[in-house]
Amino acid sequence: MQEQGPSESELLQNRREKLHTLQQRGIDAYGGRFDTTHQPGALRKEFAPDLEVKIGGRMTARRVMGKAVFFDLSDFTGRIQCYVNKKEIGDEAFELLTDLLDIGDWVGVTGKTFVTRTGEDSVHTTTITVLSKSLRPMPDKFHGVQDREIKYRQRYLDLISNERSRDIFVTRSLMVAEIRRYLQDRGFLEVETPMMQDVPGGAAATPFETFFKALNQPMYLRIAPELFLKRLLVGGFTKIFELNRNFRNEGLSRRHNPEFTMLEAYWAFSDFEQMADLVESMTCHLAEKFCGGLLIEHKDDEGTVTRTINLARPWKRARYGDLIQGVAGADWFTLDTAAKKARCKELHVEVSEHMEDHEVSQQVFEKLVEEKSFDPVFVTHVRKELVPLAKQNKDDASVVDVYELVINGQEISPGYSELNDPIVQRERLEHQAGDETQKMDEDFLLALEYGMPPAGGIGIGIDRLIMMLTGAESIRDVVLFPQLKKK
RNA sequence: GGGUUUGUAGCUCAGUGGUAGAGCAGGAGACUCUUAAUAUCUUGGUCGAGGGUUCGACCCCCUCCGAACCCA
Repeated sequence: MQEQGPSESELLQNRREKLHTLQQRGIDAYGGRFDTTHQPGALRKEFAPDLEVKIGGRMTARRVMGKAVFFDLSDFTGRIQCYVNKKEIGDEAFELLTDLLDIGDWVGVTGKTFVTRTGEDSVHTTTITVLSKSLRPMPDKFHGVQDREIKYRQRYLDLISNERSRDIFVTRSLMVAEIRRYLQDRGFLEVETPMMQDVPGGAAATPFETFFKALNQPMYLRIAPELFLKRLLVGGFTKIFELNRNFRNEGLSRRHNPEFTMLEAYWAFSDFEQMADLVESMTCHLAEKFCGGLLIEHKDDEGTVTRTINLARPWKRARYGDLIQGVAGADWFTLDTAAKKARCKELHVEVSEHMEDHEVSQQVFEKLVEEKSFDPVFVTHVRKELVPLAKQNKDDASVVDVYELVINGQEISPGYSELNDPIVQRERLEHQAGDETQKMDEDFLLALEYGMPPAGGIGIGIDRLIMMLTGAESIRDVVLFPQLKKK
């Protein structure tokens, strides 16, 4: 990461020499507290002329024109232009700006707001304070960092130079805050449960293993908080949520990061249908508040709309079996496994020989339904073997009372009528299907025996939700520091 | 794990089997309303790493290290 060709050290040397000159003149190049009145972008939003202001930011552009200089100060809120006139500010400060500061340095200014002749809201600068000298050259001022590897490994350079990236992460933060507020306003209590667990339960996934020396025992990073949140239902915490990281020791892809953010919420005396309503209304609330409405446009780099997601309510609800029959034929479920696999070949769905019957159906679902569903659809009546922690349907014992919400071609949220019968729960965990095996957590089953109220529960994959709402193509574009292989 | 693409100046990108190019950034000096400021001059490279083929390799071949996309 630190290859220094001769030319780079020349660039570095330049900046170090300027730093040296600053220090010789008794100027602190790494200043301290600087009480600002505004943030750069915020000042621009609430701009009024003739305000005395004090702002700090990174100098991201400088246009020197003889005895006048324009420069931009930026931070995550945006940028504001500053104007300096040599006669007004004095030779020393002018020279500081033109000869000793570089693009990339953190700078504080005081001055009075005004509008330039060309109509740009600006700060007529009267003093300049060095806040931090940057010793490295900035990325291309126009294109920003394009190299994916640099964007992810040195995210700060991406954030400095790409407004689009900055916007996504600001929006993500605001959305997460809004989700918390939305749930709190409806009586949900935010809780924190263990991320280090001795039985990694609540989902079917490979955990990360670690070791706790003091207790001389292995521990696992959680793959889901579910079983602890249910213990809290037993404890009388009847409306709760947790919004934090889960860890799954599986592959990296455009839609998978080993640590990802999950919202789980539980609502006693509710059911999966009411939880579906909650997710639907909350998602629409976010879209209306941050995306300008319920039509979400995804664009490519040229700004051409590549996909439009329509979140208009009510969202479609459809049975798992019906959706599969819709793409694979009405007779699909009358076929034996071999015939199903033959049908898959016709449909250009790849299946492997060792797949069990329900896995073949699931494959058809993923390839022909899930990946092609962009507008929201709640998939209901899912086979019970796939979902051991949900209540069985009263009319059809082979399915469970759950939804799987698909938007943007991805599963974004499951919701259950939570299974609260301790005896049935034990049986269901003992008779799980195929790979979807969850660990038996005796302590959880013990808690259930004390009585868990009937409840609706949801999970929402926050990263995928943010992708859907911001139009990000990859999970790496909504996770600040995605996992990459060590270089 | 497999396939495809990819790695060239600090950044954004060209490039040809015959000793490496542009724009921006950087340096010099000019310029008092610019905004991808402008115009002039200019520094800067182990072409991801290591092997091989060749009189000669950034280019062709092999191995390795990253990254992106697709598949498992």
